[in-house]
This record gives sequence, structure tokens and C-alpha cells, in this order.
Amino acid sequence: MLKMAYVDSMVRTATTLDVFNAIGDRRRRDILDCLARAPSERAVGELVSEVGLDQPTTSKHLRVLREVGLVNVRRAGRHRLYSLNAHAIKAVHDWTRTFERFWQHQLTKIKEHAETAHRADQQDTDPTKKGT
Amino acid sequence: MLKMAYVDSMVRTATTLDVFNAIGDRRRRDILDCLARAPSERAVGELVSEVGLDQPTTSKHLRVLREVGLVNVRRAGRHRLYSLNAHAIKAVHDWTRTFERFWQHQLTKIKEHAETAHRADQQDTDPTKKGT
DNA sequence: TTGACATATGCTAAAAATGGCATATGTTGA
DNA sequence: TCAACATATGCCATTTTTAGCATATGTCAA
Repeated sequence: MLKMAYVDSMVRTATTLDVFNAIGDRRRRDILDCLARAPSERAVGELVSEVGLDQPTTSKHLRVLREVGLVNVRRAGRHRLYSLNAHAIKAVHDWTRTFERFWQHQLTKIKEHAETAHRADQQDTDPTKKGT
Repeated sequence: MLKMAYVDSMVRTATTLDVFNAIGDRRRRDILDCLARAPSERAVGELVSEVGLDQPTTSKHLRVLREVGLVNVRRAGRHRLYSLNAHAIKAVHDWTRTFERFWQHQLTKIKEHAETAHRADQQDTDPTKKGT
């Protein structure tokens, strides 16, 4: 139901601009990890060195992180000091927490035989046998 | 032409096929949320109704979820019953937990004045003035 | 077997994301 | 003001992802 009559403007999934999508990129996660580690603030140039991307690319990823609120920026002379805004990551944390109860159970009761029984089904269910 | 001297394997960011990327898509998150809610297993047809995607699209998203280990499949007659594999989500949960200490502090000590002081800098630093 | 049903896959066109390079913008100091 | 430095943006070409439709594959029942 409600197959949503695609209003021509949302032909696609729409906004990629949310935290979940932002952390889907490994580079951006690298940046976040980097900001979480050492000093609380980093100039773009430092991130460029640590993450290993070139400056424009780094700036673009930082922009995405900025737009979804994952990082903060502050000016310091000709530098821009980026810092983590962990609060945004909390959204993801909270979402994953929704599933917490599952793996708590799954590991104890289910997993044991799921590893054996279910495995059989999956092997022939998850083909990956692309070629026809 | 032949511009791609590129090592052929790492032309881009590489494997998009990891859990983080999988949950970056809202549709897929919807599917996961769905599987987390009601009965522990769902036939594809049921997911189609609940999530609101057409069958092929649903199957494709399920495939992605399957390939990154976020869901399990089991055959039941002509149906395929999908169930959540929360264990895979735990990976994301653990990653976010890395930042837990930040928002615990940020909310208490930092946030208070960060909301005011830093905001000023950001406004003029986070333009979003796309059009030029 | 045949036919209805359930789900997966192939193919194509379009959209979105990305890397790279060039360059604009903003800052500091002489 | 000019030059050097730091960072952000614009633009282009390419890769990736995805929606949609058609259809293949597999299952059950008569």
C-alpha cells in the first residue's frame, strides 16, 4: 500500500545527507577516527597528512561531515580547526542500540545452532552465482 | 584514452560492501527496523508490503543486507524467510561506542558554551552557500 | 507436466558520489 | 598592495548505485 506515486522530484532515494550515509564512507570514518584520537582539534592540513587524501578531497569530505553535523569548525588564523561533534554520532549509536537485545540473545541461545543449521540453508540461498 | 593506468583494483574507495555502507541507505534501514519489530522472520512479500518498495527492489536490498551479513535467510516452501542478524549491527554499535566518552563530556562541560561560542564561527564557516 | 505463486537476477537509463585539477577566497606578514 | 600560505569550490570525467521492467529460477498443487 501507499506505493507513493513518485512525485518526479524524488525519483531516487533523495537526501544522502544524513549521518548514516556520511559514516558509510570509509574515508570519512577515517577522518572521524582521526579527530577522536589525538588533540581535539585539527587543521585541514593535518588531516590531509594523517588520512592520506589530498587537500581538496579532504575538504569535500569535511564539508559532508560538517553538513550532517558530525564535525565543528573553528577559525584560527588561516587555518580551520575541525573537531568532532560526537553528539551526531550518538544518533547512530542510539539506532544500533535498538538492536542490542537481539545480539544479546542471539549469541547465547540462537547462534549456537544457527551457525550449523542455518548455514546449510544460506549456502544455497545466498548464491552469488551471478552467471546464469 | 586509456586514462586508467589506475591499479585496476583500487580505482575508487573500493568495497562498498560493508555494514556501514549497507545501513547508509534508508530503505535498508527500514527493512532492518521492520525485521526487528514483529515476528522474527518475514517473507519477502511481507517486507514488500511493510516497507513499500516493489518486489525486485526489495530483493535487491535484501541481497545487500545478506551479503554484508545483516540478515539471514531460510527457506520455507516457496518463501524465503528473512531474519535479522543483529550481530552484524554490533560492529557499528561498537564503532560508535568509541565516541561514547565524547558526548558524555560534550553534553556536560563543553556543549554549554560550545552552543553559543562555536556557533558564531560555524555560521560563517559552514556556508552552504552552494550557488555561486 | 502444467500453472500459479514467490523470489531472484539481468539489463538499461538516470542519478549521485567521488577524485583530480585548477582556481577562487580568505588570512597573515612584509 | 603584494606574496605566500591554508582551505574551499567549481567543473569534468568516471564509477557506483539504484529504480524499473522483464524474465529466469524454484516451489507447490492439481
